[in-house]
Amino acid sequence: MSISSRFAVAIHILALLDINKEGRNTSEFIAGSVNTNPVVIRRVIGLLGKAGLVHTSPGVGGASLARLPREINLLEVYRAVQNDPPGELFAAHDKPNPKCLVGRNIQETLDTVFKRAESAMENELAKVTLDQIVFDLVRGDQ
Amino acid sequence: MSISSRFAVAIHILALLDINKEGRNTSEFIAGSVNTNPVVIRRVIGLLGKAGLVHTSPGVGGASLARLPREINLLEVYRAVQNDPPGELFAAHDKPNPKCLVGRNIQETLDTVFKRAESAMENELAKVTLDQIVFDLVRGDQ
DNA sequence: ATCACCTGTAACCATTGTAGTTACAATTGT
DNA sequence: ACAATTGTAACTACAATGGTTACAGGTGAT
Ligand code: FES
Ligand code: FES
Repeated sequence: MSISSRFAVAIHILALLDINKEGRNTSEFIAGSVNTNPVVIRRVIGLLGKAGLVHTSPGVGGASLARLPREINLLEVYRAVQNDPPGELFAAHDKPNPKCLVGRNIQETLDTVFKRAESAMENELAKVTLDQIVFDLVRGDQ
Repeated sequence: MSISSRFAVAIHILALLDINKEGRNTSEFIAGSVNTNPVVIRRVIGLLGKAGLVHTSPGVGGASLARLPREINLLEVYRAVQNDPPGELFAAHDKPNPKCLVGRNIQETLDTVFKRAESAMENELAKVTLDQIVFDLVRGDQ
């Protein structure tokens, strides 16, 4: 299955926080932009907050970036909103038969390959920073 | 969420077909090795068959590789058993608000980044062939 | 021809992750 | 006090997954 759209939504939110940094970005306002429910936004922002990427103001309302856009890369965002722990992009089939030559060794063999593939993907995400996203976004609008 | 364990199972099956190429590899025999239900195996083998990676013998029973292990790489296996079409590893959030600067352009911007990350992962899979897997498997058993 | 064995596939189930929604306590500025 | 907003719990609907039973149809052996 696909990687959760929380990731896309998270990037959307962060980009919006940067672009609209003058305004007050309440979950309802953001929800209007993303076109979803405010609670969905608050959930994602909660994850981003735990990861130290955004600050929120309970009571007063609104969220803001906790770092410069240049210092936030997509791998951090990915990790923040991803439920599965790192190294488990590919599911292993559990309890292979230890009496079987393949079963005894497949896990370790696959682990190496899977980790390599996963890292390759993550490295690409790590290369991209939020300010590049925003730049691309604004440029695309002209 | 993780990528389906069908991928891991498929690799397991293919490795077994190569290693046990003398014997008759029925779905029941393979299921014993993988430690799952024969129907699960037949389902995966069905997908591998459609992709031209294995041959099966209805009636008589058993499956075998349709190509040399050296000529099967893991990307082909991945594609064979993956339900989601290529280019959709990352889910986009649909219907972003076109009245919003971010919403208008986020899809295209993300698409570029996501495709790059997905390709990086797939390139790693493409580098690995079945005979490398089998080699690693057998070596690990000693 | 019958028989045992196997594949291919449909049908069903339980489990899980996801996204949307309602509801509400707690927080904060006015 | 009051209005607005966050953080969270609870519930729903939905889709993918993996396991399971069942069975029609193919194939070789006797
Ligand atoms: S245990 Fe996975 S194939 Fe033998
Ligand atoms: S943030 Fe996704 S549409 Fe404005």
